[in-house]
Amino acid sequence: MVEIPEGTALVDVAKLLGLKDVFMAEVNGATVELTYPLVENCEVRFLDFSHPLSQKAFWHTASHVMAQAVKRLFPSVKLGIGPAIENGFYYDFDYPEGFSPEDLERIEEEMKKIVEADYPIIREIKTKAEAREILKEEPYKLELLDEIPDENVSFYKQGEFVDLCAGPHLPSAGYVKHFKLLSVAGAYWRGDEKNPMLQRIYGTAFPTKEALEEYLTRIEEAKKRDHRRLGKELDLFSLHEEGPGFPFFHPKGMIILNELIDFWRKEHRKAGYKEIRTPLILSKELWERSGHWDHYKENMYFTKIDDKDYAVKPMNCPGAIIVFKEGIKSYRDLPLRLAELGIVHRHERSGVLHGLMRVRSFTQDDAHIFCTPDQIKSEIESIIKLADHFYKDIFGFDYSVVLSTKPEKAMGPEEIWEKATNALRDTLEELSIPYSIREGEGAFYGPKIDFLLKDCIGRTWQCGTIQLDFLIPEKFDVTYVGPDGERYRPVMLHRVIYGSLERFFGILIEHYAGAFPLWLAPVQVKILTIGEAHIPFAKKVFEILLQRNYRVELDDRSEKLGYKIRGAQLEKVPYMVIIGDKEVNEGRVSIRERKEGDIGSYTIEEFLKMLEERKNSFK
RNA sequence: GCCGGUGUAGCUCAACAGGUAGAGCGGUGGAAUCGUAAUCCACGGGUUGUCGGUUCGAGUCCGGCCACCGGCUCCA
Repeated sequence: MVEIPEGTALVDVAKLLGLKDVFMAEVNGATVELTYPLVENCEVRFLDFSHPLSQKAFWHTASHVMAQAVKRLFPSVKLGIGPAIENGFYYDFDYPEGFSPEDLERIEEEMKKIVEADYPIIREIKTKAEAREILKEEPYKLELLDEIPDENVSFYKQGEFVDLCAGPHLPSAGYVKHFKLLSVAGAYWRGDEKNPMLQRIYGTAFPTKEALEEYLTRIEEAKKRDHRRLGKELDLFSLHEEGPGFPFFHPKGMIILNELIDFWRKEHRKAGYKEIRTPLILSKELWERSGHWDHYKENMYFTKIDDKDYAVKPMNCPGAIIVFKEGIKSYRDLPLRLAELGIVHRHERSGVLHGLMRVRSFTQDDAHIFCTPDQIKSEIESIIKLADHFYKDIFGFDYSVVLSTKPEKAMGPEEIWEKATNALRDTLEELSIPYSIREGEGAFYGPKIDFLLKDCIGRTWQCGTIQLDFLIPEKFDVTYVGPDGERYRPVMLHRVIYGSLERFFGILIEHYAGAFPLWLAPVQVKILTIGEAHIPFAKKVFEILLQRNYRVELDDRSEKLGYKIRGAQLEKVPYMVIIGDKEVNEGRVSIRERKEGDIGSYTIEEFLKMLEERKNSFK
């Protein structure tokens, strides 16, 4: 209990209490800015930078400081929006000339002056009429203003700079001492490509120099585990001008892909799936019938065979339907789970390609589950469990779940969509899985549950998805015979776990920073000899490991041990076997583990056991 | 597709302000036979992304195209 005169600004209260690292506060449970005055008998909780609200206010204020600097240097710019985002902020400016990297430096210099001046940040409430007058030179702000329902709006003012803004903010510009502008990029006004393109400047800021530097080095570290860089360094795959968006997989990359596939097949067999394979190219009529022609043709590649039109498949579903329709299916056959490692091609716009994460040709670990309506929930549940087993147990990913609803260019009636969406939502609720909703992001034939994984710099990528489809079975008149001998319409679930093997591989490279667990490592064991005399024994060990089906290499070059170790270490080989006089004499092997270093000497049997256990642990 | 940036040897990067490309690593050959992250010496290797323009002369300046990078839009 502290007694402080009523009306003292919270920022001064914090000062009196000797609190630093304070940016926002909660007064009687409600979050407020530090400029708020103390009211009678209140309970105040100050929020330090670790609190998301503090960060938000901090970065938001930083964005205003930047906007002020930009306005000073480039008076002709029109302001867009300038929010706090994850790890920083941006501000959009209409400035057709575009900002150069040198401009960013100048803007940073100007920002320093603003921070130095430590302008107090003052919140002012204006009527809409007043606001319109203030913003008469800011067309984008006026557009935003028109959409605010309230009669009064808030402005934030620092020095000569005023911005329409809901806040919250820090008490003054001087808080934002340690900042860095990171990049410029084009961004459509309100995210719509029909609108003009604005110039977006990204930046970040922290309360201390150390925190800023730590963040910047973290970005640098993350870049080192970028899958494109590691893919090249570790000789896993390559990308070429000759086929933009069509990756080439090298022998070492293929080992990993094949391990992923082997594992996938085993798990799916256990989960009651049957595997099929359908053609890459199918007639155009098929795609017209499925709805892809109407809803997806911009993404498809077409070709002609003997004057007839064909399409390269962008999805595997029509193929699976054709297989299902072979012969009459009984209710006893359901749920029928047809899995397919299907290679699909999709035309992606040139600017969106991104290593293995976003390509034009990829392998989906697809499956189409044909079931009765009352089997939907249990099927979805088992897919979710299977996905969770892959992500969490095997690879150790954190992931988030999103429910995507009916898009604008959807086919089929509203009721069907509602029914399907409810089925997905109910299952998520019943399993009490936390999820968010993305309105209008569903597939054109049905709503979906998506599983999102993060790459090394925090971008999220959709991997798994479960899509509930009442429509395509209808289009193809798919039926099964019920217990009563009548024909019924099955429901179809489209689902993937890895999503795309290419993308999943990319994410795995970053997740493991290239140091793959033993079961995936392209080279699992490398045998290093010390001198020429040790080669015969090394070859024996090599042969034993090879016979046990390990991916083993022998480095018998006449190089120093340190040199060979360094090489193997850079290749991120999980185990090195070192063979010198001691090992040859004792008939044992000395083991160096990738992370642990020298772990001592073992008999070959002991080492094999160690490998076996490690392999089976997926670690 | 749009905005901005980048493109020199296999990789990482040099080449002042236009004056006909250079280093380290890797590779190859040789010497050294060595105990837990780089032994030494030698040798190869580039139509400077591509097409065109300016110029006596272009890696360097200008333009078109391609690819890549960061975003936007769009999606596994």
